[in-house]
Amino acid sequence: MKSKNNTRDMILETASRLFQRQGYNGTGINQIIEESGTPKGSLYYHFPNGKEEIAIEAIQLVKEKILEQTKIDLLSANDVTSAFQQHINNIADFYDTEDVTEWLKIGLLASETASSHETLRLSCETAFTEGQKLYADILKEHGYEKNFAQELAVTINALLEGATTISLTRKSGDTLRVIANIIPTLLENKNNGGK
Amino acid sequence: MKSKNNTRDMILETASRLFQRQGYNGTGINQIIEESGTPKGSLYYHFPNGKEEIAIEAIQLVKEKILEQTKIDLLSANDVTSAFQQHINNIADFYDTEDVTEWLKIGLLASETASSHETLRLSCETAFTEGQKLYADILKEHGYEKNFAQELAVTINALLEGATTISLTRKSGDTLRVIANIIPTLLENKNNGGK
DNA sequence: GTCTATACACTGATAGAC
DNA sequence: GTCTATCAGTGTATAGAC
Repeated sequence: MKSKNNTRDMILETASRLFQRQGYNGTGINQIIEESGTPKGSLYYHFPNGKEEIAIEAIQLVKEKILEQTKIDLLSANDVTSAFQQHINNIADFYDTEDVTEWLKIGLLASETASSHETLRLSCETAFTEGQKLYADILKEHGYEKNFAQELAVTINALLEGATTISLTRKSGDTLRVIANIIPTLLENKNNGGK
Repeated sequence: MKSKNNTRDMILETASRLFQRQGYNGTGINQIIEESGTPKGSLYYHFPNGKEEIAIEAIQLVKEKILEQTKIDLLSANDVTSAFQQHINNIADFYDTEDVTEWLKIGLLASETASSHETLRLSCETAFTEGQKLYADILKEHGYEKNFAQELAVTINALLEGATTISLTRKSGDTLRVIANIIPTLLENKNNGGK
């Protein structure tokens, strides 16, 4: 749709990166300006509602990137279990490096803004919901019972969110690799045995 | 040790609450002062290193509260599975209310400071490690194979961290309740079947 | 659409009286 | 140990020239 809007894209790209690494409150407009090379006037021309508006679009951008990569990792697989394991191990690799910029989650923004910026909270909630739906659909396609697939999707979503947080804290993807190792236990049966 | 240090305790208590709800960058010294009723001079007398020092102690305080409650919920149980379920459901209840102050996780502080405040990052890492160790010990006591118990502990830790984040975002403990429901699947066997 | 200068509230922190 | 006044710096945002 938007043909070429280089300045706007540059701002969003820079902002996404900074928000993910430093959070919403830890990232200033001035820093976004400096690192993107955009003058302040241009920023407020493209985003009249300032920081909050930038954050909303940044969340959407990150969400779409994550969903896209998840689809690539999971949709073509014929063995879901090892596909999920591979997916998680792929993410783990990003967390071994000092500066995690390639793959992040929206949990930080979500936690920061949940009680103060309702619109941002809603953006994050939508992102979680869409990720969850993608997982559930894939599991159902592979024969998991509908309700159990739903529960597993919620679980995997939470597992990834938590394990990325801990991997970030430890500066190592090992926590994620343990999670990958547990996946078979979780996906062993296609229903929850009437529980 | 410290007999009565009411001012100091008041600052820490207020700071813990604010840090958990608004994060490190979202909480200002001035707000801590206002809400605790402590003058700025006193704060810097008790915490010469300012905000960072307060945060380190606040993390320790929160960690100890969480560990204590976890022990109460899990140690006396003879059925680990339902004890974990009950534990998680207890936490879930806190997340149904608008203002979550009673039970929080340290993931927010951890994510915010991982790349900028090394000492805070280390405090959070320790907190994660201790929680994990507690889970592992309990599982081993109940007959789970050592390595598998370790993996399950990491998993449950990540699950709780992620599910609390999502519950906070959704302003509902339901995500945590789904996790509680999945626990039996996770704890069904006491080893990982040679995987 | 781009850019600079500036407004002005608020930040963490300190000095020094009490 | 407690409190107030104040600092220098940074925060978001705006006005208005180009």
